[in-house]
Amino acid sequence: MPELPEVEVVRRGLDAHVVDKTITAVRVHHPRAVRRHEAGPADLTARLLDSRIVGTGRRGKYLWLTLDDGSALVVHLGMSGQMLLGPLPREDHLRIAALLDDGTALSFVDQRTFGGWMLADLVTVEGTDVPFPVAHVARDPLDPEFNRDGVVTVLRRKHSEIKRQLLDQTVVSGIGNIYADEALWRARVNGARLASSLTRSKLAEVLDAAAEVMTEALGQGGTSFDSLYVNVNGESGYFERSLDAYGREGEPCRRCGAVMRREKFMNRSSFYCPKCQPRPRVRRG
DNA sequence: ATCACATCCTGCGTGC
DNA sequence: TGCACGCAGGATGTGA
Repeated sequence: MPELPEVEVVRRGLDAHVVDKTITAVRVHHPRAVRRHEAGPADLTARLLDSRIVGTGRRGKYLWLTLDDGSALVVHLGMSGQMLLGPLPREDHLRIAALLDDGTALSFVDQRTFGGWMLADLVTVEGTDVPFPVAHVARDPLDPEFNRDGVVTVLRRKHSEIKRQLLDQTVVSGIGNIYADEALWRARVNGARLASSLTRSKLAEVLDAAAEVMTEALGQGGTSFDSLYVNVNGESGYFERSLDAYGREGEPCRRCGAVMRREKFMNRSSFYCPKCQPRPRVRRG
């Protein structure tokens, strides 16, 4: 499931291979993959044709290719999206294909079709240029201008559980269900705690832990749990072996040995150590 | 305004 | 054997 580290791995791969290439043909194979491009598939293909890719960018789980006309091709991988470079893949789930002037194909393959491509103009938000559809997304913990203490202030102000806020991309971006559980485990905080009940230093610890675990994952090429996530070179990540919380129900906590639990939260699974990360006494106090 | 939840989608694993 | 169902979850739209 691509979260920030996986998306960054894809961006780096694209940056190394597609910058200065020109798009010579585009075909949309599934309209759902371009549903966020409101002008429609024909507009997207027409505008991409003969565009030169001049750079890449990312914020949170969004990545984009900047084009020579000043616009950006925004990509969200959703749950299962892949950006593949090479020969045109013979794939049931090929959604969009672009040919580049060096003869390679840049393909978007996405089994569950939660992801997609769209074209958008850049806008300046707090001194940084991002595509319009990304303007509402907060800076991520690996952004050099990430303001950790500012995020702590936002977290404490809201009447909402800490995990819910970690997953809110308008508060802090790039964190999904897996890295949220990992960060909370490292900081010894139960995700059901109201953020307003935690000290500023504890919240800072949670955010630092999120940055750490994502940096480590990035160093190892991103996390992958099945064959759905493959990086730009078609290589799976392997960080899953390093996970301390996610997916470890019934296994001993690597810190204290207590049996790890799994609980439903926000219609998702949350994994935590009942001893290191005790549940709040009063729920939704 | 703020918060919470259903919804989208497909493949896989499980149980009857 | 085959079918039905639950589960995975990022982002968004809607309802409270």
